Amino acid sequence: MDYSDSCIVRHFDYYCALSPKDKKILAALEENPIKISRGTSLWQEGENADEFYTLSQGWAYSYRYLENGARQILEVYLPGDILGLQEFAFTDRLEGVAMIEDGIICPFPHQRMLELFSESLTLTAVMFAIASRQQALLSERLVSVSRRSARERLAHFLHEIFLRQRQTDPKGGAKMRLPLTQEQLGDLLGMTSVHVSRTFSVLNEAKLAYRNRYHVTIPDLKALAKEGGFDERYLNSDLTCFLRKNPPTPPLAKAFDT
Amino acid sequence: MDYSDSCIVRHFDYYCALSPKDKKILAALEENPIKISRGTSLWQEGENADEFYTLSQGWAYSYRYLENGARQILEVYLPGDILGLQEFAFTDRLEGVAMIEDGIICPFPHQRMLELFSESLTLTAVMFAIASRQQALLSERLVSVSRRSARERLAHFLHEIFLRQRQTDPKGGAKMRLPLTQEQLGDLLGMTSVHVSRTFSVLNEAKLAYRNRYHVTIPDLKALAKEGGFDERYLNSDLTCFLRKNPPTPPLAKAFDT
DNA sequence: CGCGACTTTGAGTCTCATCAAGTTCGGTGG
DNA sequence: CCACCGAACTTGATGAGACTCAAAGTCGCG
Repeated sequence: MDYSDSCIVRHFDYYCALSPKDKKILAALEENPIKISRGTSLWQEGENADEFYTLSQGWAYSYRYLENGARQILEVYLPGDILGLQEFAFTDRLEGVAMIEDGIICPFPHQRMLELFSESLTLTAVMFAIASRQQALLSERLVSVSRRSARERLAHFLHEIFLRQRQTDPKGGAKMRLPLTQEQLGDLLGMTSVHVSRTFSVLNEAKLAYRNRYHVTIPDLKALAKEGGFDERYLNSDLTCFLRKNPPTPPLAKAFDT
Repeated sequence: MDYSDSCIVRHFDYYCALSPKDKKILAALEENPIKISRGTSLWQEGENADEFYTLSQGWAYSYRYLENGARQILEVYLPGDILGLQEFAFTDRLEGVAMIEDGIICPFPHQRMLELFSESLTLTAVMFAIASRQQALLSERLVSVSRRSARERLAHFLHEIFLRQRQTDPKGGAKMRLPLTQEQLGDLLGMTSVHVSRTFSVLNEAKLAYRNRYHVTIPDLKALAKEGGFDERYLNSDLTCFLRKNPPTPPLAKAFDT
């Protein structure tokens, strides 16, 4: 049993070699899958926080509403991510979380995280690494929103999401799925949906990205990176300094091993 | 030996009751204090990351520079904080860190963190909680920079830093120290130093905050909170759901105990 | 076929950036 | 003790990028 059908096991395994025992512990987090449909919120700001969720299928996002009704989307989550980690140290939710599309989530209680800490040093370190990576994503978003123009911001985000999708699901091609509305993109990147539309037009004219419905084609990734001032280092987390990592095993190499 | 002179022990003890053993482990992180003067950078973006530092004295900040020369300050650190946590999962520094004023820092190697994980479940949870709180600070900053006006942003930050100082050093008074230049404030809040100056004038006229050199007087905290849309929940991390917390022990009560 | 969600386009406005000149104040050396 | 220097701050004029409001266009889906 290799649990490679489990999204979260694949995700964690990316950080370092997991023992069968570790994989079993992880897979156990996904014991209670729940179907959930697009637009549904898992929880809202202010509710009691006592569970985490693994995200098995579908995209989700976390958000905050302000007094004036404005919304800020804080993070976009892809399958394999853990939802609710940000509230580890809080009794109440600081942020709401909602589904971008239909998906499957698996709840597990906060307490379970402590059990995990006591059962496996490796998983503890990986969990910490995942939190650290999430913070890196957030920092980069802050830099974008604070210091980059609308064009740069959008270009930068498209690049980020392109790489993140490739990391968990490495199929090639210049075309990617992007199931966010322009309103959601605006709330994520700190601009209005109207300006998102205009900015896509500009990127389109500059031949940097073509959006069509919920798909984006990126003809020249290098050019897009330049436009957005993109430096991928913040996506390449790595625990090799602490723990032994999986040797890179392309599908073919694996065949030779056995 | 209660280690209460150690800033980091006080800081961690805030989260939950630490055993003497835990305190000893923590205090050991501060074995190698180093004096460091204002303006000095501990490290720069891109350098190899193999150490954390505890900040014993003085304020510090982390920052990123962009291609165009702009700087974004990501976080301000106060005594008791841990520097470099954000790079737990990375081999290289993603951000630079520099001292705002003269201070004392204590380096310890990354590997030490893993030892800590295996030595104490409580400290593991607290370390995770601290990372979680840092992310909460960052999220709130993102919301500010993205969705609040310059006035609101500055008011919000003044309130935040006021409370953070009170949490580790609970002396009363409407006056607080704020050893940041307006240029640094601008780089933190995503505006120009010129606009910081104008915004202080506005807050001044509105009788919300008076800045004088490196001190700020806040005559009416409630009014400032309203101006900045401030909700302090994101500062009140809490591990009681997992771990037993210190019962509140005002100095007098302590005397009765013994 | 037509409804609703999403997107595009246009015109006018506002917040904040930029550039530039001047002011304050603490520290330093004569 | 005073003059001066530089860092930090203030103030003014002008302009750009993004917002707001409004209306029209596109497309999937019932």
